[in-house]
Formats: sequence, C-alpha cells, structure tokens
Amino acid sequence: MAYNNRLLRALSSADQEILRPHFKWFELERGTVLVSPDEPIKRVWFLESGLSSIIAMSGNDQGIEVGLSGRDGLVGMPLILDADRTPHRIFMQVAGAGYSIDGDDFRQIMDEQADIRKMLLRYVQAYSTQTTYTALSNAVHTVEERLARWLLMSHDRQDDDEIPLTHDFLALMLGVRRPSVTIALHSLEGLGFIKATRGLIVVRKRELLEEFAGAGYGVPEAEYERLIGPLR
Amino acid sequence: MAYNNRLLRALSSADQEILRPHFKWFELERGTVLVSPDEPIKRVWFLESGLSSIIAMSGNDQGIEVGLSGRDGLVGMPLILDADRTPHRIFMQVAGAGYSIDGDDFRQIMDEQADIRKMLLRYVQAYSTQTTYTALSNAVHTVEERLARWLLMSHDRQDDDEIPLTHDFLALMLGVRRPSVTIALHSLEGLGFIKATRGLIVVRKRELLEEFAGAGYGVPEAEYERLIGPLR
DNA sequence: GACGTTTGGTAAGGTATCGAACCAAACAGA
DNA sequence: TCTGTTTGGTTCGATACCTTACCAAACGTC
Repeated sequence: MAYNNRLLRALSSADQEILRPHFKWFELERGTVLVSPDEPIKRVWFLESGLSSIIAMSGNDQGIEVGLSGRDGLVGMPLILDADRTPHRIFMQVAGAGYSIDGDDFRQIMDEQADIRKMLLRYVQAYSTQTTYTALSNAVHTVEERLARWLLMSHDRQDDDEIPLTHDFLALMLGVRRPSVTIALHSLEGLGFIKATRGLIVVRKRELLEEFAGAGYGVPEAEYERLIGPLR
Repeated sequence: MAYNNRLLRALSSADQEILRPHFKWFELERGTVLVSPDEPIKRVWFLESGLSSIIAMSGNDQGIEVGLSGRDGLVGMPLILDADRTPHRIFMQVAGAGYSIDGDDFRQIMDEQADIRKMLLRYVQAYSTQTTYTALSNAVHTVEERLARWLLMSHDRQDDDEIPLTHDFLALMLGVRRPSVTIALHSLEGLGFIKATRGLIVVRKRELLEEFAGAGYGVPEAEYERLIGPLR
C-alpha cells in the first residue's frame, strides 16, 4: 500500500519497511495542537491528508504563520535536529489523518539509518527555504500577492481544489486585518483565479494565480522537487 | 588555542581535534561572495570574526536578508542537510576571518562523527528559529523595531560595539527605502540607544535597545543558548 | 586645494494597510 | 419559525511607508 505522504514515498521501500512497524494511524480535527511552545515533543507525525500550520508567537499570545506542512513533510522537525522542543506552536489548520511514530523510536532511527536521516535532512533544507521566502514575502509583497502565495502553497498540499478556511483565519495566518483579506480575496475572485464562498475557497485558475504571485511562489517548491520529489 | 567561533567552542576538544587538521585559515573582505544561488557549495566556513548575510533573491536581482551568521555558526549549511546548493546568496557584510574546510571532507565527517553532526544539527535548529522570527518581524513590526532587532543581532556576533555599515546597505538588508533607515536611525539615536556617524553605528545602550525591539528580539537567541551555548 | 564620489538629510505627494466600528447575510439549534 | 452565532462586507480617519527627487556634508584623490 503506497503512502500519500510525499516524503514517505520518496524513501526506498526497504526504508519504508523500517518505519512501518512503528507507525500508528491517527486522525486529527481542525484546531488540534500537535506541538506546544517549549514543551517536549513526544511524537512525529507524517500527514497523509490535512494541513498543519507552524506559528511563531509574538508576545501577547498573538502569532503569525511561518510555515505550512502537510502530505509533503512531517511535523516534529526538532527531533531530526537533535532538539526536543521549539518555541513555535503547531496545529491542524485543515483536519487530516496520517501516521505517527514515537519520538524515542524516531530518534533511534535517525541515529542508525543514514539513508532515512538524509532524506529527512533534505526535507529540512526544503522546508527552511519555504520559511525564508515567507520572510521575503512578508517584507516586500502586498497582501494580495501574499494571499495568492498562501493559497498556492495550501493547494499544493491538498488532494482537491477546495481550501476550507474563513477570512478571519487567513488574516491570522498572514498577520493582517480581516478586512484586508476580504478585499484581497475579492480582488483574486474578480480576476477569476478563485471562487470564494462562506468558509471555503476554491482554486479555479492555478496557472494565473502562480503568475500573479510572482517571485513569492516557486523557488521553495522547485527546491522541494529537486531534493525530495514531486510535490503535487 | 581556543576558537572564537562559538559553535566550534561548543564541541568537545576531541571533536575539535577531528576538525582541526582539515582547517585552512582565511581572510575575507567585505562584499566577498561565499555562496552563489544554485551553484555547488565547495567549502564550509567557520567565521572567527566578521559577519555574513544570507539573502533570498526576489526576481530582478533584488534581494532581502533572511539570515545573519558570524562567529555563532557556519556558512554552508546545505552541506549539513545533504544538499549541495541553495537558492540563496551569502556574502560578507562585515570583513572577517576564520577557518574553512573542504566540502567533501566535511560531508564525510557529517556521516561518520555523530557528535559533531548533532551539534551542527542543533545549530540548524537555532538558525532556523532566527529565520522564522525574521518572517514574523517583517510581517508585524515597524522599520524602527526591525532595525533595532537587526542591530542587536549584529552586535551579538561582534567583539566590539561598532557596526560598520551605511544606510544604503541597511536599507537593502531590511528591504526598505534608504530614507526610512535614516529616519529610524535618528529615532534610535534620539533615544540615546546608539550613536551613528558616517558609515558606522555604535551601540551605546544595549539593554534599552532590547527593550525597544520587544518581541522581535530574544526568542532565537534563547534557543541558541539552550542548544549550543553562550552567544556573546 | 579643487575635484568627483560616496554617504546622509529632507521634502511633497501618493498608496497600502491599519484600527475600530457597524451592519448584513448565512447558518445552526430549538 | 424564531433566535443567537458565526462569517463576510463596508466604511471612516489615521499612519507607516513608498516613489521620486534634490541637496548637503564628508571623504578620497590628484
């Protein structure tokens, strides 16, 4: 049975068999917190569906999204990097399911299985590129462009064209006001790139959306495909 | 002879001895390009002094700084992560010197020396946190706050209180106009935190600068000290 | 000491986004 | 069918920052 998770798929079948006995199936609702700031991480999750958000906290329990992870990767990256915690919060943004493995078992595999380790390290490199382009985008792009980028990244990690999110939520992700999201969504909808209904955004013209996002989108995705394999 | 590089210092003396025979001393002028986008990385540099900037490119050879590295870390992180290149540009922002090691030798040590590998992986985690807070800062903080943060990060990695940079350069780093930097510097100088002369910024009241920078500064630095050791 | 070059200072008008607030539509439960 | 709650739409004035441009001071060089 093939995995939907692209990172697991990229492993040799021998390496997949090393991990398989450790895996437990899980299903997670939207909003479930996978990793809390500065608390030990006990498990590592490989999502088969759904989306998780990595949030950097800013003072008064406000935060902003600095990373996105779904079937392309894993949740619990610090355990690859010989750390046991992170100052970030990670939670399910779109409900999903997948396989998880105990943290200590995972650490042992990282120590002993060089091939698996290297594949996951390449994912760290790809993910890290994603974060740097978020930093770039936050500094120099308009809300519209950042929204376009975000929708594309989200779309890359979903099996269909529907992204079930409210304006309020998107505002939190992008670190802007809710009305700014409303206006930006109208703009993208006016251009025919997407269709937005209550709590749901449907991607209609992916190619045009990519063009619109410009320099914000593409580089991290190319890096992923170079290092791991096909993303979509 | 003790290293000034904090990452090398954090290694056991046995591990330091493993690296030492591979090291070549180097000195680099301001502006020297260490890593070019999408070109194979041939060496890894451990700075003893000076500062390097990691730049994410945005279309028409414009870029913005997404990371800073000096005596706290190394240049050539992709080689830790089983990658041989990166889409970023890395260059010397403040002239400096240090030790470098051949890329293939470095890769071999990564494979064979688990203790060294783990230390460097923890640096990846710390550096990664720095980048996420750059993303946060770019999204929600004012130019003044971002400038304060940048000066602090730069100061952390220098032996004295002098940061030799022009407004023009800082504007490039922060992704803002040059006049915005001038105004922000005046503001910080008016508050007595710094003293700016032609091409040089002197940090005067570090504690107040930290207070001013607020949520933008502190988390990545704490993460570094937790994972590696003292930064300053 | 005269020159060009680099660096810093400043201004006028424009735009993106913010903060706060209010209202309307859609939906869920009784 | 009524009611409360969630979500989306819109407005007002404020503000941080931009674009463009020009000028002044400091410095290096001949």
